[in-house]
Amino acid sequence: MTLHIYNTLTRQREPFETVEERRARMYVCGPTVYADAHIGHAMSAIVFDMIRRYLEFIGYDVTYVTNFTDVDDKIIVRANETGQDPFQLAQFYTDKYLKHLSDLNILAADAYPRVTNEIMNIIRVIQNLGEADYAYEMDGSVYFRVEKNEEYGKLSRRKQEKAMAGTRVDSDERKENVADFALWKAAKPGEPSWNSPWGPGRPGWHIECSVMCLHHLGETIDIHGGGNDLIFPHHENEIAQSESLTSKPFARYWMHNGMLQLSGEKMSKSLGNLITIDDFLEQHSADALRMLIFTGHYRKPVAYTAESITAAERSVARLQRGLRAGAGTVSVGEEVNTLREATEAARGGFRQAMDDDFNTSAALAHLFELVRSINTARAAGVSGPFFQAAQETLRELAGVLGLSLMDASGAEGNALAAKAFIDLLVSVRSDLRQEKQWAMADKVRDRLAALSVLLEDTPDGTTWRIEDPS
RNA sequence: GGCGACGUAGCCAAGUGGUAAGGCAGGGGUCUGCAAAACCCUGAUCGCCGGUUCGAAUCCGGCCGUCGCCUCCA
Repeated sequence: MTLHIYNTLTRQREPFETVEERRARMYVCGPTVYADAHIGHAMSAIVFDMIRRYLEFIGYDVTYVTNFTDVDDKIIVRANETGQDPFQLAQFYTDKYLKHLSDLNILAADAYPRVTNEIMNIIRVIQNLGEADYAYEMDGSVYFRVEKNEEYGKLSRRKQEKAMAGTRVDSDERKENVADFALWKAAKPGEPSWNSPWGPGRPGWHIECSVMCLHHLGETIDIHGGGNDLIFPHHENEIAQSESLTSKPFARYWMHNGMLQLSGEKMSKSLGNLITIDDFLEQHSADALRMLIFTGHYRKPVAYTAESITAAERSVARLQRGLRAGAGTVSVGEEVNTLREATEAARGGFRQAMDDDFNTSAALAHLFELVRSINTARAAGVSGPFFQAAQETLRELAGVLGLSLMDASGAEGNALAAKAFIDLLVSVRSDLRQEKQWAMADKVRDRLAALSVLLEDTPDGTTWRIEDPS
């Protein structure tokens, strides 16, 4: 089976065929940097990171570009409110977002274009659209002439309706058609602006992505991604601009992730129901968020609740425990063969699931089955090359989903100031157990547990880990 | 109002014609000094109604409910 991808443009699952063989060009819409990003933004970044990782896993050379909108109404408004320079404000949140991407284990993009670095390209494209009669100027602003593009609406399946005129914020603008959207906005006093053939101004929102794609990835890209809230108007307008200009398909596959929901609604700044990435990472691991998202399908909404994130954390812990070392000496025999078969089955099943429009939920099911096989083998005393190969497969396939499976307790434990004291207590307790002083030994264990230090006695000694009580 | 998505066990969730993956939680066991971890066993006929079919969670129609877009938004 080959990879099939659901294409929003055709509303169908299609075999994945790139413009250039073995090479995939991806563009994913990034954030407007005017405030702290929330885990809804993170979901989109994580989903497309997974897609990128899988494409690389199956042999594609991926060129991945994601942008920053660093000049825009919201940034200007925010800067005015706080008395900051809008460029500094945007830079601050851009840097912060880049840090978040890294903290969330998202692979670096090949380019992170920003609007403010693309102004000349943007002006040139708008000029070209004007020459082709797709754009017109009005009081120093330039608008895209929607009527001129016959295919307008093909992505969102929306007819060119004028019915919504009354609800439009900009209905007082003297546009030819209310559906026309700004390519270039004339500067108002005090706003950041650049000189252009139409006077000082700045780019409209949609044109930047068209230009950046063209500039960094070419006239036809393979995958264009973003949240499904961008389908209209943003992506619809991108298509109109790009295809009017080049007469070529803009993107072969339009992919959209579902929304992360908090208390039954889309997490968003405007609704105020959000959890910032900062806040999330203080409480939970990046793996936990991935697990929560990949338990379902990327196109479906995900409900974020205390219960769902806790369940996700425990699921991650189960995968991690599959990586615990084998203690036995059995390296050949029936148990080993069973493990080998399970490893192959997991690898094949994982791939088949992912080939089906990135069915991460089914893919994860195969990882959990592999964990069970590893645990069974470990209990049977299996170790050696095939045991390691099974664990390596688990680690590799989890890695395709961007799950690090880092034993957080170990890493944290080593950095923990209390580590020496905990080790001491554990050591004392081991002595007590030697002398069968069960009451005292249990007291130590219970008291540590109350402090979120959980002990496990194994044949090889006692281990401990930090885990918040649920 | 227009366009679109969804409704599967206590919770999350996969599954697009042939009698329901996986995870979390729960119950019963094995192991353990006791626990923990691990392993084994244990649960749903798929929102409701009607239709197509030898056969439907899966196709069609209606109803109810939830969510998204139509304005900035990952």
